Parts: sequence; C-alpha cells; structure tokens
Amino acid sequence: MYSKDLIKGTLQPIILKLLEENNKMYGYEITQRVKELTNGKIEITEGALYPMLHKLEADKILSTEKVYIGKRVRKYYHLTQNGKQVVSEKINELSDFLSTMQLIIKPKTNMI
Amino acid sequence: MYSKDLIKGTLQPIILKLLEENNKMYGYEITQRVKELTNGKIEITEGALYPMLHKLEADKILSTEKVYIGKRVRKYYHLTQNGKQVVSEKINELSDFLSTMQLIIKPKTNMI
DNA sequence: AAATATACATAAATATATTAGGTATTAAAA
DNA sequence: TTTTAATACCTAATATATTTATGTATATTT
Repeated sequence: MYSKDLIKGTLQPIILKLLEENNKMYGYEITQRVKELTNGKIEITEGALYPMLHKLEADKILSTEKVYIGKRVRKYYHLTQNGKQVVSEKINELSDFLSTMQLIIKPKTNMI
Repeated sequence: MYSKDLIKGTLQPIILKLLEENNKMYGYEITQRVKELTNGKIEITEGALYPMLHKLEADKILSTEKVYIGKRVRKYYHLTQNGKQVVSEKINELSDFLSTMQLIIKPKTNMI
C-alpha cells in the first residue's frame, strides 16, 4: 500500500476509467478490480468510494440500476451520455499528469 | 494547470526530489523550478509550500540556512543526514505509484 | 513613479479520504 | 452446524492537505 497522500485525487479518475472500459460495475466490484489490477497496492476504502459514486451520480456523470442477486442488492453504475463526454478529458488529464510527474522524477536509467 | 485534486499528495515527494538533485534550494526557487520543469502545468502555491517545508524541517528531514541577498532574506533548505535516507524510499514509492497508475489507465497504443 | 518580481509567512475555508461504525445476505471453514 | 469470511450496501466524525486570501517587505523593470 502506498502512502495515503499519494492516492488522493486519483479515486475519481480511476472509477471513471474502469467504467469507461467495463460499461457497468458495482461498488464492491470496483474495489476488487482495483486491488486486482494493482496487485493489492491500491485498496479503495468504502468510506471514500461510496460518497464519490453518489457525488458522480448527483453530477449526472453516472446513473444507476439496481439488480437483485437473491435477496442481496447490487447497484450498478454506468456512464451517462453526459458522463462519456467528460470522461475522456479527465483520463487524458490524468495521463498527461503522470507523464509530467515522470518528468520530474525522471528515473535515471531504466527505460524499457 | 491540472485539476487541483490530482496534484494532492505529490508536493512532498516533488520537494524532496528537487532537493536530492540540487543540494540546496529556497522556497521561491522551488516554485519556479517546478513551473519550469512542467511547462507551467504544475504551479505550487505558497500556502501549500511553506507549511510543508516547515513540517519537513520539524521532522528533521530538512534543515535550513538563512542567507541575505542585500536586505532580503533567503531561507535555503537542504536534506539532513536523516533526510537523505528517507528520500530515496519516498521517490521509489512515487515512481512505483506512477507505474501502477499507468497500469490502470494503460494508454491504448502510444508506447514510445 | 508605478508595476512586477522576488521572498518570506499565516489563517480561514474547502474538500477528500481515513477511521470507525452500522446492516444484511451468502458462502466457506471449523 | 455454528462460526467466520466474503459479499454488498451505507454514513458520520475525524484528520489533514491544499486552496484562497491576505500580509509584509525588498529589488527590479517598465
């Protein structure tokens, strides 16, 4: 796990990126997918995830659909029309940002 | 300029990285260097910078030296013995984190 | 002479995420 | 078969980093 601070601000773009690729996902699934993709290095806490999902829904970037698996509810989130337009910009920004950060810490020798 | 949120948590490693490379720097110099290195994409605010420098000094990671340029004071910061040991770990962590983030947003085609 | 750049600093407000708690169902292990 | 772990949602109090706004003062450029 990384220092808490590093991860700050990345939660939203991570969520949006996953939803861009997977069409629809539910909260718990997102936490598991991120853990999987990052080999456990990033673990999204639910206290951060759910409020962010609710915020994105309130902002009309995501919409939801409830599905019952037996008696247990799943709340699927997917990008709205509106949301799709916003997302690629946000991902580009993140991508650009990561490059810029690489620029600053320019790893000395290891270019693949 | 990037969304404020993205930059969160990167201030400390940026400062430490610059001080690792440049031996000693003063606050204003750091803001300018970062602006320069990132082509204006990251502008460190003084309200964030100075408290962080003070914190790093309180934590014995940095120490200071005042220099007068005419009547104007400059406060140079440099890594302490202790600080040098901490820094490379922090930079490695940031570097690792950036790679992990790249993993998530994996830019489709453009590998240089 | 006025405006901009250099150089430090702090304080209130904002926003995010952590920590800690809660409910409930289903599957696996003891 | 009872207990534990996993699945699945949620919120509230706390902590903390950063922004925004403000302040002081000197040096340089227009």
